[in-house]
Amino acid sequence: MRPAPERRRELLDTAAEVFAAQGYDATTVRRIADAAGLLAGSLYHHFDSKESMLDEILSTFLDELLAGYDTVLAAGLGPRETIQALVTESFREIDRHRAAVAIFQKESRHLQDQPRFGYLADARHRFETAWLGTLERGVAAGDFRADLDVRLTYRFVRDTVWVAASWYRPGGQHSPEEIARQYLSMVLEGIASRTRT
Amino acid sequence: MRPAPERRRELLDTAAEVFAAQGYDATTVRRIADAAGLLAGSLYHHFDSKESMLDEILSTFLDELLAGYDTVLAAGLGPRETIQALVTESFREIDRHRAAVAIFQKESRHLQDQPRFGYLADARHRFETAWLGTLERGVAAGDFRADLDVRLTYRFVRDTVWVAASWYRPGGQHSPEEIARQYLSMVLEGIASRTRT
Amino acid sequence: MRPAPERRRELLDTAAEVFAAQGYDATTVRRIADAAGLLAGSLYHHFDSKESMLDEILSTFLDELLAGYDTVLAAGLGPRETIQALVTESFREIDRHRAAVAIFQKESRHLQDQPRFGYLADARHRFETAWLGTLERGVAAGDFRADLDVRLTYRFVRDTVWVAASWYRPGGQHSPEEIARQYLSMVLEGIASRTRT
Amino acid sequence: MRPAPERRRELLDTAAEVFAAQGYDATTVRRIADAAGLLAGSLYHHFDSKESMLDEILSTFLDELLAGYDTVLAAGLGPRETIQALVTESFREIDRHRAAVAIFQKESRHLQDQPRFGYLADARHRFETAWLGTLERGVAAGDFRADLDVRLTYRFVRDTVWVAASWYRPGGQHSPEEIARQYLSMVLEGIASRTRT
DNA sequence: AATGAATGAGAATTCATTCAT
DNA sequence: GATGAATGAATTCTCATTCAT
Repeated sequence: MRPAPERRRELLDTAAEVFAAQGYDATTVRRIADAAGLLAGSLYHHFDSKESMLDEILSTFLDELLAGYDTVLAAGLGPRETIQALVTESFREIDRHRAAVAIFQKESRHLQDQPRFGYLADARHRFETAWLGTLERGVAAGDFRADLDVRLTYRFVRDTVWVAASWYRPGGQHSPEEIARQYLSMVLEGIASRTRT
Repeated sequence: MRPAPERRRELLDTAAEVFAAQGYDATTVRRIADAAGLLAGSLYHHFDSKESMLDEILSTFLDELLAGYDTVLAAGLGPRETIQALVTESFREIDRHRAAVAIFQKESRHLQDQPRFGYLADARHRFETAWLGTLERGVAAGDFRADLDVRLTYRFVRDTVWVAASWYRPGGQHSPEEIARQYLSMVLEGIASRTRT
Repeated sequence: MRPAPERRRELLDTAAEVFAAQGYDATTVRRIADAAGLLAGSLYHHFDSKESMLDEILSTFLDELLAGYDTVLAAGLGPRETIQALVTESFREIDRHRAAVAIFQKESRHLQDQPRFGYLADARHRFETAWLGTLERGVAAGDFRADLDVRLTYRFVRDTVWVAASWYRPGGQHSPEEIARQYLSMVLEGIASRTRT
Repeated sequence: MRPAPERRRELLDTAAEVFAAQGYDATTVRRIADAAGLLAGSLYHHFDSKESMLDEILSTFLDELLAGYDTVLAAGLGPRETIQALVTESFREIDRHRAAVAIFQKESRHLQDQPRFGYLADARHRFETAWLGTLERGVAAGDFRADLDVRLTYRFVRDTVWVAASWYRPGGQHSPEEIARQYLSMVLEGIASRTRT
C-alpha cells in the first residue's frame, strides 16, 4: 500500500477539501471517490480506511506546522518578534494546508479522545507552550502590557489565527504575509486611533 | 406538538450540548435520547426529526441574538461605544447559549446551502452589516485607525468573539462582561505596551 | 369495553373509510384518530387493536351479506332468478357497506392465512357454493348456455360484482338496483346487438 | 446504477411477486431481499428505494400495455373486433405481467395521488379513451345494444379483465387466448341460453 | 372517555468496507 | 489499479400500543 506517492497525495488533497467543506462525519467515502474520479471501493487500494485518510491529512500538516514553530522558537528572537514570526508562520501554513487547518479546527476537539488521534492533544499542548510562553516572556520583559490576562489573550490569538482557515482562499487578494501584518497590527497596537487617546 | 414547552426546551438544551460536543453529524439520536433519559423513538413525540431539533436550536438563538444587536444599533451610540456594546452583547449571548453558538460556529457554513437553513446566511449578512458598518463609521469618524483593512479587521473581530464559545464555560471564573472588557482592551488598544512605542 | 355502541359504530365507519382509501397496512392508527377527531391513544378505549377494528368491520359485513345470500337461496327460485337476486343483493350490500367491501376485496387474499381471519376463507367458500351451484343448476336446466366454462364464468361474475365497490359511490346517480339491472343485462344477454346475430 | 440489466430485472420480478402477494405496504424490503437471496441493504445497490422498485415495475408494465393498445387501435378494426382485440391483448399482458397487473389493480387508486405516480392516472385515462370510445362507436354503428349504459358497461368490462390477474396463473390450464374467448363470449352474447329468449 | 408522554419493536435506508473478477 | 456487487452494522424514523393523569 505504498505505490505512486503522487496519486496518494492527490487523493488526500481531494479528501481534505471534502472533509473541510462538509465535515468529516458528513463526508461519505463515495463523495470523496466521486470527487477523485474513481469508485468508492477503489479508494481502499490506497488507504486502509476513511479514518486513516483523516489521520494522514492531520498528521502531515501538524508535523510541518510544529517543525515551523520549532524553527521560530530556536531562532532566539525577542517576545514581540517571536509573536510576529509565529503568526506569520501560521498564516503561511494556512496558505499551504487550508483544508487540513479547517479540519483540525472543526474536528480536533472531539477526535482527540480517540487513542489514534492522541497526537492532536499533544500538538495543542505544544501550541500552548509556544504562544503562552512567549506572551509571558513578553509581559515580564515589558514588551506587552502588564495588565493582560495572558491565558485569555492566548486563547483569543490562537483561535483567531486558526479560524481564518475557514474564510481564507489561497491565491486570493491577500498574501499570507499581508494578512499576518494586518492581524499583528490589530493585536499589537489595537484598532483605536492613537490621536484620540 | 405544542404542549409542555419546558420539556421541549429541556430536550433541546440536552441536544444542543451533545451537538456542540460531538458535532451534529457525529451525534446519533440515540445519544441525545440517552443523555435526556428516554428512548430514541420517544424524541419523535416532541420533534419531527433530528434536523428540526438543530433548526430550532439555531433559530431560537439567532432570533435572540439579532434582537440584541438591533437594540444596540438602535441606541445611537458612537462607533467605539457601539463596538463595545456589540462585543459585550455577544459574550452575553455566548454565556446564555454557549452550545448553540458552538454549533453555529461549526456547522453553519455547510448548513446554509440547504434551503431550510437559508436563514443562517441571512444572519451572517446582518452580522456583517452591524460590525462592518460600525467599523467603517469609526474609521470615517477618526475613532479607528485609518490604515486598517476594515474587511479583514471585521473578520478577525467576528471570529474571535464567536470562537470563544468553544472554550467558554458559563459559571467559570470570568463573567461575560469581564471577558468582553479584556477582549475590547486587546482589540482597541493592542497588547503591546505603550511605553515601548 | 362495551360502552356506547353508537360511538363504536361511528369510529368503525371512519376506520373503514380510511382502510378502504389507503389500504389497511398503509393506514396508521393516528390517521383514523385524526379522521375521528380524537387522539390515537384514545381509540384503545374502544378497541383492543387496529386489527380488531378490521376484524369487526369485515365480520359485521360478512355476517349480513351471508344472511342475505341465505335468504335468496332459501327462496327456491329458478337459476336465472337466483342469479338475478344474488347480484341485486350484492349491489345492495355494496351500497350499505361500500368501505367494508372494498377492504374485503383488497385485503382478504393475504389476511385469510392468519387464524383470526380464517372466516374470510369460509366466506369465500360459501360464495362459491352459492354462485357456482346456481350456474351449474342453470346449465343443467338449460337456462344458461351449455358451452360455458362454469368455473371461469363464476370468477368473472364474482369479481366484477365486488370490484364495483372500488368505484361505486352511495347516493350517486345510479341506485344499486339499477346497477344490478344493467350488469345482469350484460351478463345474461350480452352487449352485442341481437339484430346483428 | 445501469449495469447488469438482467440482475435488475430478476430482482424486480421477485419484488413484483412479493408486492402482488402481500400488498406493497405490507411487504418489507427484507422480505424481498430474502426472496431474492441477498441482504436487505444490498438491494440499495440496485435501486434507490422500495418505492422506486414499485415505480419501475408499474411503469415498465404500463408502457408495454399502452403500446399494445395503441397497436390495436391503429389497426382500424370495427368496434366488435376492436373490443375482441383489446380483451385478447389485455389477457396476454396479464399472462406476461401478472404480478404487475395485480399490483396496479390493488395499489394504483391510492398511489396516483402522489406526483411520482401521476402516470397511473394518465394510464387510466388512456384506458378509458380506448374502451369507452370503442363501446360508443359500437353503439353508434349498431354493433352493440342501444339500451346500454355505456359508462357502466365500460367499468364492468374493464374491471372484469383486470381483476382476472388476481386468480390467473401463467402456465395453468387456460391460455390467455382461451380465457379471452370465453370472456368475450360471455360479454358479447351473454350467458343466458338463446333458446329461452 | 380522553390526553399526551413514553415504549419498544421493527421499518427503510445509509455507508464503510470486502472481495472476486 | 479499478470495478461493481455484496455485506453487515448502524442510523433515522415510524407506529401500534400502554398508562398515569
